Amino acid sequence: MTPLPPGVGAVQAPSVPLGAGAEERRGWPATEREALAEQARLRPLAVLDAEGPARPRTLAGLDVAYAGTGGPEDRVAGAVVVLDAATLDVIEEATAIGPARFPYIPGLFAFREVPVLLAALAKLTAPPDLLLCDGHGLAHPRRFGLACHLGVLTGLPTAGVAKTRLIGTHAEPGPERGDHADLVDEADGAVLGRVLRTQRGVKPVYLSVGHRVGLDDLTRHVLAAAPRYRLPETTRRADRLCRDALDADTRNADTRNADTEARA
DNA sequence: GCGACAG
DNA sequence: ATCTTGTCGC
Repeated sequence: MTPLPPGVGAVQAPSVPLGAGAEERRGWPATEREALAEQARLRPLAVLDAEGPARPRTLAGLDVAYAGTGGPEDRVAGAVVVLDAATLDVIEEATAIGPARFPYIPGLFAFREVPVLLAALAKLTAPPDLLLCDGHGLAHPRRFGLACHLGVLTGLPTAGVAKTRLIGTHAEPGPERGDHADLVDEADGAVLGRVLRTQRGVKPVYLSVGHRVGLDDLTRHVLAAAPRYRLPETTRRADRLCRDALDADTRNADTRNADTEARA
């Protein structure tokens, strides 16, 4: 099974203690309908009405890079970078590589990225105070995006920081850094998240709650983590790291093939 | 039926 | 996400 990281699993009990075992017995979802069923099973376990964390000591950025073009057999590299929330200095990094276990389907994004991200998280020596995922949390067709999924499986506070919209409508945020607008579900008027301008004159980013976090606190932390660029340092560092990990893995594979070729 | 559609 | 050259701007 996928052992949760020393800190990630031990310090904070996962919200779904039997989940890992169940998945092991039943296998990772292989079809869209199975994935939808799994989402429905985990959805009620997400804590969406929390506040905080008020003063996280660390912020973690998570991201993945792919080798293929979206198929179920692509190689996937995941990375997690833990930063000091106050200085944004890197405290710890971890990566993991594996085959994609699911095709890319909008709304079922987590089934493609979660395995490798959990593997990377398991390598950390301590649980981060807040996980910032590349994608959405609540701002999802069934209110259970990647951030929610990762939050439920790890028990850690999580949130989504996406570069583009998946669902919801919103007014154009003001032009200044910090200006924001609600991301709303037209159907019922529910606030799904927040569209935040992190720098003057750049496209806004989409924030949404994942698990055990508040939107106001999240907004503060993301703004603090993005002192210079559009994307927070958590996302930028993780993006760089997983890409490097994928490239390194590709070079190793090429080298092995070349050796085999030479020996033949 | 016609778009929209995280990464 | 990934495939890709040059190009406009600080």
